[in-house]
Amino acid sequence: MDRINAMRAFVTVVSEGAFTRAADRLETSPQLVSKYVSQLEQHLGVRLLNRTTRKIHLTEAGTSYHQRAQQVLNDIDEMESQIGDLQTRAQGLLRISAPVSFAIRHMAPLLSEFQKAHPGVGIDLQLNDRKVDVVEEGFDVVLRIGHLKSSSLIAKRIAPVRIVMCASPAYLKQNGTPQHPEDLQGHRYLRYSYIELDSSQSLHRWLQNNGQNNSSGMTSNNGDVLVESAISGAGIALQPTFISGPAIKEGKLQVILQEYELEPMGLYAVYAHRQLLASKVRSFIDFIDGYFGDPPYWD
Amino acid sequence: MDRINAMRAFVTVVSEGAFTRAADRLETSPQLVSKYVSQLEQHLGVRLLNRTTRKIHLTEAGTSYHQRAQQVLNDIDEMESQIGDLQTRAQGLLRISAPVSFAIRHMAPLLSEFQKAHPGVGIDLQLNDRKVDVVEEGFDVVLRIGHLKSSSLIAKRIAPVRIVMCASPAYLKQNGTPQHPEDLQGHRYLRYSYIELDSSQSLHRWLQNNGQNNSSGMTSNNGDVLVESAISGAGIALQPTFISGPAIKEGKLQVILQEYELEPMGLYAVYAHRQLLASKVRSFIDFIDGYFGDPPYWD
DNA sequence: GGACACTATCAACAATTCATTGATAATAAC
DNA sequence: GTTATTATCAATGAATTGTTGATAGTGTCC
Repeated sequence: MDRINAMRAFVTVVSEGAFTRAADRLETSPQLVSKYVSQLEQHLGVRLLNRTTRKIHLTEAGTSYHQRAQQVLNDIDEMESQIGDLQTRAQGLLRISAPVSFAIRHMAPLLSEFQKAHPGVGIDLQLNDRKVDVVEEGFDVVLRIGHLKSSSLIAKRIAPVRIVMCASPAYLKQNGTPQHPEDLQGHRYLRYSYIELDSSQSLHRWLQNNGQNNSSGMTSNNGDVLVESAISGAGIALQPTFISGPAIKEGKLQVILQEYELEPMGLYAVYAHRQLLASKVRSFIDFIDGYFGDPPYWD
Repeated sequence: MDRINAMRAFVTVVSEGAFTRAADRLETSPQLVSKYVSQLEQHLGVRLLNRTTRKIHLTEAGTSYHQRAQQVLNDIDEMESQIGDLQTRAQGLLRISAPVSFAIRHMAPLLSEFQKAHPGVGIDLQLNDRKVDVVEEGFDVVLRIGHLKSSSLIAKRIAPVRIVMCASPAYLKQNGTPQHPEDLQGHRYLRYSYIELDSSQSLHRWLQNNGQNNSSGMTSNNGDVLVESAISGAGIALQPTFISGPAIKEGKLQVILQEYELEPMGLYAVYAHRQLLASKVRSFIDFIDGYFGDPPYWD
């Protein structure tokens, strides 16, 4: 027996004063209402209503139960409609994790526009380059760069991420422009600590051999620093175009070994479930998807 | 789906932090708990928990729902246990209707003893000789004298009620003692307005003919008055022995036409239902049943 | 006062839902 | 890399649900 329905039936019978009218209002048959009330009485072990075929009268137990049951039903209704509101109008706090360099350069206008479109949504943006656990750390969405291995999570590809090698024209003039990965030998490499590379690619093979023990170059876990260093002639950086793009456009950096370019990675929005998504999350996913254009505006 | 069970499952999962432990505590299978929570989510249209195989995390909607759901469950539990108490310990207000003359003479000690045995029960005793509607007027028990025709109500026979004709020895000396119903002709009849008589009886036939238009005697709707009148020699009264008994024992009244005595009626306790009786009612019925003895102490 | 309409409930059936079992994918610990 | 644990899925038989038609009680209207 669904006690909530039974309670609702009982309360309706009391307020309507008759089983038939209660059944009308609940859009069921009088038989069912009668059965519900009987079952409720059986469950409680007390008669709630004294009834003839014409009149209904509450017993003492019924009176006491009625009040409280009505309160409980109100609470439930309110509770559910509140959940419903939370669902239809996007609202609440949206907790996002994003890669540091990407967020610094490209998240601010997006979030500002998103909040203009969804005033009820507050945003908590956490910048992080390490691997973040969506559920464990309570994020609604995690933006991540790389090739995603399958898991129980949903990963929606938001934008392609091209990783290019580049250096300042001055540096290349002084040290020569590599035409082949093997020419990289002896160059100063500006290494990014967290980069995930697909080992099937030739560019990677060199990096594995020479990049790892990068005695002559520098290493950082922040791409901006590396790109800025490259711009000032510190060496060769392997960084995504969403960082190096403007500098390349302005001629401050020059792309090298373009024909050996790494297979494009992606910017992914990772979230927990496809179904029953809170609408703040769904709205955000919809919003960010396509926001950067294809190809993205930084390329 | 029983939403209450589903809510309980959800709340337990949250408080236990795992489906398996929740299942243990609820004494069901983890599968069922999982299903309940899923159904609840489906019903609400929101994800309540983000879950991997290892960790559980509340969503925002889940957090909001959890609090309120717990409150609702507490309310329900409290409500039901209160009803249960009301049921096991007899308590509450017991509303009784009883015939005027009977109640005046015989109810006081009974009620006093009953309340001593059941301190939690308050009593509202309404004296009334008209036909009272148990459910309509909200009585728990109606004591009624007569032959009960079947209805949806339960009528438990509490004691036999003998109706006897009697008059004072002085009256009989002066007017003669009737030996046969036909001898009643010409006597002064002290008529009771509400008496219900079975028309198959010879005594009744006379009353129908002679009693109805009772020009020479008197009529009252109160048996005590009639009996007192009979004692003081006003005529012949047809009244139950629970009124006339003591006067008869003391010789103030003399029974006549004993061989034509009306078939004994009964004192009935009428109540609405046999099952799911509030225990204050059941206790009272049990208490009054047998209280007057068989034959009753007034005979 | 008797036919009538209305009401609550009962009984029985078909459709649905339920709880259980075993299997599976994902994850953490060893 | 293997094992153990966890949540969920899938399939099955069992229990429950809501429906239908029937029945008894109860006012009402001529």
